[in-house]
Amino acid sequence: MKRRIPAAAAANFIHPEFVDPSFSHAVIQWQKQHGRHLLPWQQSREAYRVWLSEIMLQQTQVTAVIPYYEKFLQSYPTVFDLAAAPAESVMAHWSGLGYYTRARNLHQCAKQVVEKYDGHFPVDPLLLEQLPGIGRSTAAAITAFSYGTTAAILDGNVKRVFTRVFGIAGYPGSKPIEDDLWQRAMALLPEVGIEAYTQGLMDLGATLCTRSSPACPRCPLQARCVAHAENRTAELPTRKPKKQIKEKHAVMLVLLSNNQVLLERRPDSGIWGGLLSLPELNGMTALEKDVPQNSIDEHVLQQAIAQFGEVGSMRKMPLIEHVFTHFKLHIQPLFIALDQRYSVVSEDTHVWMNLSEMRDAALPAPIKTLLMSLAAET
DNA sequence: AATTCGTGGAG
DNA sequence: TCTCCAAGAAT
Repeated sequence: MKRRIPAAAAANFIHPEFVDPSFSHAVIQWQKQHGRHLLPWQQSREAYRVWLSEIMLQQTQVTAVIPYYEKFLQSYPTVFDLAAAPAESVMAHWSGLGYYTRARNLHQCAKQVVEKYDGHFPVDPLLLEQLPGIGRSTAAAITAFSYGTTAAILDGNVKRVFTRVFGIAGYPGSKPIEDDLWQRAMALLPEVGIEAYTQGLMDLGATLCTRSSPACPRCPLQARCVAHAENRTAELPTRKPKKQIKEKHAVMLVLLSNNQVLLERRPDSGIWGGLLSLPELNGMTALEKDVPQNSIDEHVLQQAIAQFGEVGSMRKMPLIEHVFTHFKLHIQPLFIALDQRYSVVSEDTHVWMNLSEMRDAALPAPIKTLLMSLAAET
C-alpha cells in the first residue's frame, strides 16, 4: 500500500519541476531598477508599520490606503498606542476603507502583540499567522519586509503574474488552482533577496501585469510568459464565475434633535460590523430582507419613532443606492425632526451625536456622505 | 470549500 | 451607465 504524504508536509513540499532560480533573479533585478521604492510604508522596516500597511492593503488599492495609513500613524505612532485606543476610535479611523472586520482584527492583534510579545511582532511567519487578521500571505509579506524572512506570498498580484506566465487556466480562487499557485510560490522563492523579490512580484502585478492592457514590452518575464506567447493575457487570470447579486432594501431614520442625530451601533458580525449607523425601521435585520419596502407601514413607523421622542416634522430624503461586492442596497432615509427627545435609549447601543462630528465618526461610507451633506445644509 | 465580508477607480 | 475587482482572512 502506498504511503500518503501528511497534509502539512504536502503543503510545504517543494515540487522540483517548479524550481527555477532564473525567475526570482529576473524579478529581483527588475524590482531594483524599475520597482516602487517611495511608497509611504517602504520608508521603514519597522514591523508595526509594515503590518499596518499590509492589513490595509488587503483587497484595497494603494491610492485608497495612503491617506488612511498616514492618519493611523499620526494618531497611533506605535503598537502600544493602537492597543490602548478605544475600539470606537479605531473604527472611526477606518471609516470608509471597507471590510471592517479588518479594523476589529487590527485592534485585537495590536492588543495581543502588546500582551503576548511585549510589543514586538513575531519573526516567525507561523506565529504571526496565529494573530487575528493575519493570514498566510500577509504573514509572509510582513516578515519578509521587516525581518528579511524567506516566505511565500500569494496575493492578487502574484496570482495574476503566475497564471499568465505559466498559462494556468481556472479561477485562481478555487482550491485546486490556489494549491498549485502556492506550490509554485514556494518553489520559486530566492535564496537571497526576499525583500526585493516579494516587492517585485507586487510591483509587477500592480504596474505592468495589470488586469487590462498589461505592459508586456516592459516586462522582465515576457520571454517566458505563456499568456504573452499565446496572446491570452486578456483571458488570464480566469474571471471569477459571477453570480447574480441580490437587491436589499432598508428604511433608515434620520432622527434630529438639538442639531444631534441618533446613531445605532451595529453588531460585530455582518455588514458594517462594529460601525455606527442610522436606526432602521424594522431593526438591523431589516437590511437582510430582500423585499422592496415600497410603502412604509405607518403604524410600524410611529411605533419606532415613539421610542425616541415626539415628532415635529417628517420628510423623505432622496433614495440612496449602495453597491457591495455581493448585493445592492436601496436605502430610503426618513428625515424626522423631534420636538422632544426621550432619554430611554441605551447608551451601549445608541448615541446622540452632533452633526458637526460626522466627519470623524465610525460611520459607513454612504451614511457618512448623507449626514455630512445634511450637516452642510443646516 | 465556497461565501461573506466595502469602497472607489478604471475602462 | 455598467462591469470588474484590488497587497485576503475568516467562516
